[in-house]
Amino acid sequence: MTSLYLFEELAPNERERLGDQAYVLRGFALPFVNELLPAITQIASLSPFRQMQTPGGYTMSVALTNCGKLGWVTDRSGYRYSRIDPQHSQPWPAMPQSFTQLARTAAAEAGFPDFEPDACLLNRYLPSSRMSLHQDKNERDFSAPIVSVSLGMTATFLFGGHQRSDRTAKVVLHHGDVVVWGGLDRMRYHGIMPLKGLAHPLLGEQRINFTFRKAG
DNA sequence: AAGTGACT
DNA sequence: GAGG
Repeated sequence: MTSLYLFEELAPNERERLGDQAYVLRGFALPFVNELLPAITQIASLSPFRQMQTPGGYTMSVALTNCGKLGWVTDRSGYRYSRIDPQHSQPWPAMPQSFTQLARTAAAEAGFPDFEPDACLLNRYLPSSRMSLHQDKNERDFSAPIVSVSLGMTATFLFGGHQRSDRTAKVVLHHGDVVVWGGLDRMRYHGIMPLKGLAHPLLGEQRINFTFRKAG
């Protein structure tokens, strides 16, 4: 007999609260996956995933690219948004309609109607790739939320407070999960533990994350 | 430190 | 040695 627990675990679009204005939308991106995957390939063909340098001179373990009007970049001189991909001095690929649609509906579902992202950072994690605790604070205004989409391998997301030293909650994110945080929770520290575990049936030994922002 | 390694 |  099917347990209630199992049913709840598999229920689509379950909303899990992480804070006053922060949610995990379980499986919210699943209906979009068939459009998202070819779009990722297209974006990467124009602006390939690459590992960037931090201001401290280290190479990030995560490889990134961007789509949309603005792209997040980092090098020895700092973090910033740029209209131009520094790798070939051309604009970033346009944001596909399926991306915008996913971001807007997820934001609305979490209580942020009329989200208009102008930037989408795509991060590619391979086994052992991590993202240490940080705040998203290079955007021009912080009134818009952050929408973060997980595809591929399962990862452990860390969601902290407004000081780096605040204790963090560990949230396991699966293929198709979407995290949205804004308002009071907009500046919370967050990160990803080193990637480990089983390969994903569709994407193999990697996790792709999109993060939508209103940057400009 | 959008890193690491040291440390618990 | 694993883990936060």
